[in-house]
Amino acid sequence: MPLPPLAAIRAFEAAARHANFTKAATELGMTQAAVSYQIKLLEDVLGTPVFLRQNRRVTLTRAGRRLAGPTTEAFDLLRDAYTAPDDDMTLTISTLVTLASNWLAPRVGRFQMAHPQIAVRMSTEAHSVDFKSEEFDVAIRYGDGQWPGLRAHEVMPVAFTPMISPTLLEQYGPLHDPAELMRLPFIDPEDRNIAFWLDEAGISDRPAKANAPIMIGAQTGEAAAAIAGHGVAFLNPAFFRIELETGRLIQPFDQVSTDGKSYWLVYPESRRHNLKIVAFRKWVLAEAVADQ
Amino acid sequence: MPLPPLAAIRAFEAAARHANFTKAATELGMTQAAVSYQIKLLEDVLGTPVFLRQNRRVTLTRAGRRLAGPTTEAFDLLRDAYTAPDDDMTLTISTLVTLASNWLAPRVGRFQMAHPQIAVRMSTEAHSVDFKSEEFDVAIRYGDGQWPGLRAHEVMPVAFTPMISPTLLEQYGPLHDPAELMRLPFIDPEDRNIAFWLDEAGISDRPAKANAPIMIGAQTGEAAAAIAGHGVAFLNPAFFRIELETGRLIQPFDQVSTDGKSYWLVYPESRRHNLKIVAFRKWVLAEAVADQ
DNA sequence: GGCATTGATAAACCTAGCTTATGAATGGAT
DNA sequence: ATCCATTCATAAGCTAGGTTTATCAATGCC
Repeated sequence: MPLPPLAAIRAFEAAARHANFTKAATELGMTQAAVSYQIKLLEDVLGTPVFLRQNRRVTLTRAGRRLAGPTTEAFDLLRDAYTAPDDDMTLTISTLVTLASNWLAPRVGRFQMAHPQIAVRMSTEAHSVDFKSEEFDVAIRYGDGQWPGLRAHEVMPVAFTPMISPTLLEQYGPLHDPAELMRLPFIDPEDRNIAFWLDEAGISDRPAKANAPIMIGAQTGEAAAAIAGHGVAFLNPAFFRIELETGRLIQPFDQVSTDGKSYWLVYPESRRHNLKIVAFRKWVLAEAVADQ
Repeated sequence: MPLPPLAAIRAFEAAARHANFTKAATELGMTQAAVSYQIKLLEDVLGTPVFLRQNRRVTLTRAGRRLAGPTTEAFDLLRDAYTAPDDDMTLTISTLVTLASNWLAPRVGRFQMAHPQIAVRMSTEAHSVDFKSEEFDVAIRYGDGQWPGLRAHEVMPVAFTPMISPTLLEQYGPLHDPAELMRLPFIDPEDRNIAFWLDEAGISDRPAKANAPIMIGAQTGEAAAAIAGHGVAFLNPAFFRIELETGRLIQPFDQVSTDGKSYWLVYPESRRHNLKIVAFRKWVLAEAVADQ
């Protein structure tokens, strides 16, 4: 046995509460005629009147009284549930491991300081998160910023420049010309970014590197290897500011190259007004700007 | 802050319960596309997804889980309230005093025997009850059966025939011809029904009765006066079967006249399928037939 | 006695919400 | 491995449900 039309039930609920069709209509943002119609419809469906029409006033019948209680209770539940502010103040971020460990993680504490009510849950994902099937508020992606259905904000370009340890620099003598770099071992010779940098530096003579890659993919690992003096790592200077400032890593050349791609903050277009997301977006972009 | 569209909430409730849009659609008697549309609409309104779309299955998001509980609870309340059998098993009858006291009251016990779950509340009203402003299930009315919006079943014609006590008959000698009736005192000479009977009997010579009416209107009172031997009362033989059978009243002539009107069982057209009303209608009409 | 207010009703209109049709993805059976 | 069944998404198009507008009847109130 199906429920009567919900519009009729809603009209009844308001009318019962006010004992007045006109006031109910005002509350519901419709006309008195519409309420009258809906109540009549409900009575037709139920097969029994729910209101007695007395002079300029309406009174619940017994059947009406029986229904009014549970109905109002039900709508109270719905109103409570659907009008409650979004109290889920957990911001879930899907990040790329490199950006997360070298840039975001050290800074995210400041975001929490600024927004103490927002808890942050960071998750580093190997694959590109699909907002439709996984529950993330925002993600950091690598690419060109074109993802249909998603809004993307550029956080920073994917940049890199050779870095070595002071020990290694001492060992191979001062580097004045980028070409001299080729004498040094590369930590991950197969790193595709290297070509971008060498191209931009105008180095065409590229003898194959003998050494097997020490670390693949994880920039943090490459950095550690570089610090240990194992060779040249092509790293994002924005990620290793501290190491550069403390001298644990040395950036021999000013030239910083990119592969044309960037890191992007992305989230579903439809959630662009979500408070948590707005707050995080503003914070991230400000951090990125301040970083340059 | 208004609720999201109720259709969307309902679709969500079913979908959340089944964790499956197709099953929800089946339950709601609509297509899967409609459920999909409503869920999407809800998510648009809320500004947050309520389901994660995973391969061939859907899962509630945190927001969805937060809403699903209260929503199902609310709909359970509504379903309980609106699909509960009409447990108001009190049949409220508005009757005319004459029919009530002389015919209905003595018989209504049998109705209750036949329908033990139905309580009967009879009320004798001076005015014709308005179903729109007063809470009655059925009424007995006097008239021609034409009341807009009401369904009317003829219970019995308004019939009358002269009745006297045995004492009075003895006193005035045997009555062979209706014209002889005019010698007797009439208990209520102003009773408008008398003319109908006399017309039908072909009596045109009608000397004015000297006696003031003893009782007006209440047939029971007239009957009591007649039994006491105070004169002729024009009464409905159906109402005084016992008195006639026991000889306390005598019906001198077979002729029974009517004023062209009847007693009718009436109730709102819209409630013609109500269980209580159907039961009572069947019973009353069967009683009336058995009575003839 | 006139006015303000309430609910009922008829007519006309419009869009919310449905169906139909189709596609994409994939889990499971053979 | 392949095919099929099943799931949800989406676009297009239609229809009736629900709304507004306009008006009436009734009556409580000043």
